[in-house]
Amino acid sequence: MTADLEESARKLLEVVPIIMQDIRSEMRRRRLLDLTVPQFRVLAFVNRNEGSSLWEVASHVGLTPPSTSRLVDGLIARGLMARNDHPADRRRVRLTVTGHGLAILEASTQGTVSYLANKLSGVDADDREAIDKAVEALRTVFATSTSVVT
Amino acid sequence: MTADLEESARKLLEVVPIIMQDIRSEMRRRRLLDLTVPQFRVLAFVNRNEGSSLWEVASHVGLTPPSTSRLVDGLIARGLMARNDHPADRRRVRLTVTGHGLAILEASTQGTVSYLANKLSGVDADDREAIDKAVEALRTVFATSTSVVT
DNA sequence: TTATATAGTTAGAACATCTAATTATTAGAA
DNA sequence: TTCTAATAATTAGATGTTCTAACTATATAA
Repeated sequence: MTADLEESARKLLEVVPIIMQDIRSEMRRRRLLDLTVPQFRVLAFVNRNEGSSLWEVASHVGLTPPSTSRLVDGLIARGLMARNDHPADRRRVRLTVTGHGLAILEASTQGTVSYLANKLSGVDADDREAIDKAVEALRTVFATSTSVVT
Repeated sequence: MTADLEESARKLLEVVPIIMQDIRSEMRRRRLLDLTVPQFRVLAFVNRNEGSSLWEVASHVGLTPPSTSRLVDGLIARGLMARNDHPADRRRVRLTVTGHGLAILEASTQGTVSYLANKLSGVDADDREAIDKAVEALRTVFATSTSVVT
């Protein structure tokens, strides 16, 4: 039983980096929008979580707060995000995505999604269903786990 | 129909980086073996493809040849890989994994696999099956695609 | 009110990756 | 055959990402 579990894990460990690399390459290929994967993830997270603190963002993307701070600096410098004071706690920061940031995020998402959708179009219905189900299951398993490395 | 495809792609795009980040964090956490994800992938690939050329490795991991060359330098300096002449084509290089490299690779794989297996143990049998099937399908879709970015 | 904890940034170092240029070798065409 | 073009790999230099450690500012609690 355990052997089977490990076999699943082994294959997952093989495939995930390949897909990730493919996504990364695709994002790099379309230079127009020019977002790295972490930048993209930060934008997407803050967009879904308006007013996030830096620490929340760092936790989600799995970077340290200083790294995240710099990354955010870059996005702010490009006008994609804004950093404001938190009304209740002045140590804290409220991060938001600007209109321009949202436009870039959506264009970037759409481009990458189209690319992936095109890949998935070569998969038969049965496997597609399995992929949807697997993605859902994997999300619940991994979603909560991401934390800052110390 | 296309909308559905895109929805699958969108969720894949959300989950894959999360899993990847989790794997990365886990590998970093166990410092003992001290392999980055690309280093790990190079070792694993060369182990499965004894005598690969640099270009083949670069294609697989999705790095440029110069980057791959440097990465390999590091692995060789640590005694994990060896670089030899190709008998037929002297421009080419024959990369191999040393005994020590194999030991490190296996220990690193085992550690990460155990970690992932542990995560997967929280998934019910039905979803586990979907994951296995999905991983298989995704591998065939993405396996051939990885190429050097230019 | 002082000590401690929390949120975030700055500073500096290490590393990874890229592009461009270089060297060596092979394959193909004149 | 000999010259040219293509291929394989590396070197050099620049850029960017991420880390750890130290610092500032604010909040909480003794």
